[in-house]
Amino acid sequence: MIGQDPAPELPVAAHADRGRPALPAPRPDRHERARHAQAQALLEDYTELIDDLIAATGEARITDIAAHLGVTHPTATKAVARLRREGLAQSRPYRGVFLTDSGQRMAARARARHRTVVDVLVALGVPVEAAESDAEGIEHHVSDSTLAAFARFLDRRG
Amino acid sequence: MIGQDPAPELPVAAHADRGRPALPAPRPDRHERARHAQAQALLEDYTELIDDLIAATGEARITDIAAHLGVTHPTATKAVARLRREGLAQSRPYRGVFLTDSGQRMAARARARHRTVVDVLVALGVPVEAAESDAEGIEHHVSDSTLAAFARFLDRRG
DNA sequence: ACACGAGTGTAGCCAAGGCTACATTTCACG
DNA sequence: CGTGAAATGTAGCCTTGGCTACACTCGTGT
Repeated sequence: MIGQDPAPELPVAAHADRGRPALPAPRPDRHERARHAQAQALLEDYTELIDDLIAATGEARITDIAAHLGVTHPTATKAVARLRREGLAQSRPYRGVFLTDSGQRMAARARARHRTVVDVLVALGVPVEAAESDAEGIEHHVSDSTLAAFARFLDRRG
Repeated sequence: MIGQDPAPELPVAAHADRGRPALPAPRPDRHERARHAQAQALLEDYTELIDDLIAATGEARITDIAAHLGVTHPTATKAVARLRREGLAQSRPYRGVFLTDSGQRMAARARARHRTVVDVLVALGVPVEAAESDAEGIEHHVSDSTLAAFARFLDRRG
């Protein structure tokens, strides 16, 4: 600490030279949250996709997973290994991938979030194709608070 | 190519068992775009912050950069090395970091995008703190098309 | 019934982006 | 004007998530 600052919540550069814009206080937590969300993103993408594949075709095969996500099959295999480690999926060699209860819950949440984000973007006038594409990245950074606001907004609009 | 498919744009599982939901066609490009955006995110975060620091205090020091982004200083040093490699920043040992023209353009675009995203979120009813926090992750996945729609929406609202 | 092609697994490489530990340089202050 | 604390640089490690190359299984079709 640096003595008794009379207004400790002031921006860091409140005393900066006149004419210079004030620098916002450091908010490292915001970036840390974003990094954490990004680390979760892969899990959400895979669980959601696996759930879709099982619903549509009865099984989730490594090759199909890889094709949908635009990665090679060893990458998909490695990711499934991580899903297993985290208790989200089960699999036996050459027998496809299945979700645990926990994995299915994650998939359901991810899908709901995705749909809401797409709907909001479209409601704001974003072309559908761009909305779907951007949502793929955006959805992982939408907090519960923001998601709730989105839902209220869509509701309000009918 | 695989022969003359009479309806090549049909969803992959259009012939799936009745009662099963149709699986959307694979869209690997969407995920590839999201991954690419994520790879750009670090550059945007750093250029924007460095620009802010220089505007507010006249210089961008490694320690301040690290503090604002919530990383240790060697991590910030390594990132600045990457900025230099990509022609976005210049720096000399112990002398702070500065942006090239290219870096300043990236910073300007990043800041504008950030502001627009926050404004839209707030307009939709997201609490300011959550809006700022989520925007940190969302902004990197907002395409030009979506950004334009956001701007029109804000404009329309006055 | 088996051979071969498609699907899957495995090994090992790479780059990115975190970290800790330690070395070096600056510069403000006594 | 010298020195010690703070700032910066550097080395080296770890994990993640890509990739290619190669080995193995499965099951389909003749």
